[in-house]
Amino acid sequence: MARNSLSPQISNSIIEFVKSKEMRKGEHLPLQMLADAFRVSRAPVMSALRRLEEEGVVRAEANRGYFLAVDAENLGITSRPTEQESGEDAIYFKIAEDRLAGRLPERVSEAELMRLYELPRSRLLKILHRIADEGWVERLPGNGWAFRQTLTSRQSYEDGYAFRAVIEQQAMLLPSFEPDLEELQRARQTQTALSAGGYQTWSRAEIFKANNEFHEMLVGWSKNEFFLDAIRRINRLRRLIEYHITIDRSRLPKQTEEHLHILDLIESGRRSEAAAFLYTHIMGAGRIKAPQV
Amino acid sequence: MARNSLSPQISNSIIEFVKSKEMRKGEHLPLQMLADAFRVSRAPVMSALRRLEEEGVVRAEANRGYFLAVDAENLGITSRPTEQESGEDAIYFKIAEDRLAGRLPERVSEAELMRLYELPRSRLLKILHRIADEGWVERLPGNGWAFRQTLTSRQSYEDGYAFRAVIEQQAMLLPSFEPDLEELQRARQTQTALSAGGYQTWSRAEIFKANNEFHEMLVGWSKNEFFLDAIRRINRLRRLIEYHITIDRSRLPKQTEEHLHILDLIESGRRSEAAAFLYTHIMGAGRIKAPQV
DNA sequence: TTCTACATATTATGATTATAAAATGCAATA
DNA sequence: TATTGCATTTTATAATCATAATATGTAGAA
Repeated sequence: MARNSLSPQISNSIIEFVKSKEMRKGEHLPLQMLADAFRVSRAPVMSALRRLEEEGVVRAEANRGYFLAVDAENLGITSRPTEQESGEDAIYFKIAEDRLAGRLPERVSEAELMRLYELPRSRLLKILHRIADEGWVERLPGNGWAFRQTLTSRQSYEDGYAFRAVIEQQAMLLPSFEPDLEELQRARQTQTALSAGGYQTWSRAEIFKANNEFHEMLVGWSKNEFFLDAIRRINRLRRLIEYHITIDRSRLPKQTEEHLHILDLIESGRRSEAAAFLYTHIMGAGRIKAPQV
Repeated sequence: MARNSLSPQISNSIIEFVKSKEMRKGEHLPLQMLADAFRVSRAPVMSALRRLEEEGVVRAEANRGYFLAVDAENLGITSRPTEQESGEDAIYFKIAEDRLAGRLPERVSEAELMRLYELPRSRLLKILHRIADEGWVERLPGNGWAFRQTLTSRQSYEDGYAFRAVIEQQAMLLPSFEPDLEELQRARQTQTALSAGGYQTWSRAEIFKANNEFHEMLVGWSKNEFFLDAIRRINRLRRLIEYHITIDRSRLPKQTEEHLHILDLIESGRRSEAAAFLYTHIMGAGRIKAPQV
């Protein structure tokens, strides 16, 4: 049997791409450009476009290529989850849940996991390596893998918040820190939308994503990839743990208000104040939202 | 063909183990205790002990097990590099070198790497995943892997130092920070030995290891695994980059002197002073040792 | 010239299998 | 009662192969 095709994912990527570029009906979509954007060869882009043509998103012209058939903004939510990535993610979450619920022992062999989740070894290993990168499982010297405490202990949870608070605050104090004003405006819009009622209607995943993006944006402005990497890594963990905590939506107005305050401080050049405020902002969140373990 | 045996590595681990415990001739070495210590089953420990018996390091008694045949301190450098780990490490370094020298292109397929380094896929993937974890290579969505700038850019190098400086300083300022006085004394001894001439005779690897252990010890005292993880991760990278830089041994006396100063400050409870000094210590090292790229 | 469209080469996956190693249950022994 | 030493079960590796995917060279159209 062969591997799963990339093209469904590429289809989604193309839709996201034209949306983010706000492209209009009739614009040309050169193969190579798309291939470069997604870091693949022209082949999977080609088959993705063929599929999109069937769906009427793009229009093909012989020997001239593909052209957007509608304005990007009118595309709606044409992107569906692909079985590939949803499958992989689903198992990732399943493992996390099973571990948190104690259904998985501290040590398991690869063979056991292959049986449990009905995966071929290569697919399983891909997931396990991702988890290992996030730091909550590790390969044993002999057979099998061992889960670490990271996920289950209350202490780790609080340590994570302390870490985030330090990293983000200090990133902001680096000499290389420089806000991207355009991004800042966009973030302000998002936070305002959230504050103006969005916190009641948005899905948990959307709220969580918006929050993560806000913080990663701030750290990104430090221009130091090590700080950004560290934050990304811990955010992936956070997503996992907090995924199953019911969001206390009553806290969101305060949170977005604080986010907006941080943006204000940055924009008016009061960087050290912003950094200090950011620190307390994060530590406050960690203290309240911590799960009982 | 089957996998490589663990037991050569276990042999080395046993020797390290008895040395670190300063065990004396005749002490018993229970199988299960060793197995637990190394996180493996009794099987590979058993075969390691059999091997060590042939070499006269331990003595076997029928149905009673194995006993140390000499005082641990008299063992000398009985541990040789095992073909397994030296092989894996060697290829890891080779890849790094080849990349730094431009012999490897930014993108390579797995098949290409398998041919180049004559590795089966599983072995290669293990190495690639380790490298990916260190952040200087990543899997492409289609075929192949892409090297990132981390290794080659001067900017990354300096960013790394800024990151280390922040993490270590802040770790020391955490409320949970508490020095282990016994470790502290051992570190003082090491640094004193280094200062008393060791910096001229020790190998580069030994000096580098001592330095890393010093810093990881400090961060470990924060009791926050996220800080420690971050430092470990970046130290692995550092090892790689600085491995090929000739150590400026004339700087070592100053370095060890500063290390001792930090220990003094910690011991006398002047933590924030120690943290501040640590910060400048690291930033100073980064400024001077940076390689030309 | 740029780019597509097709043909061809190359690649990664997954299934299968042999084999040596690791893990483990348990009787025998100190 | 704890621990060894053996026997048995289970596991991970590596090699091979079929297959469907990705990558790429190139003629020819725009």
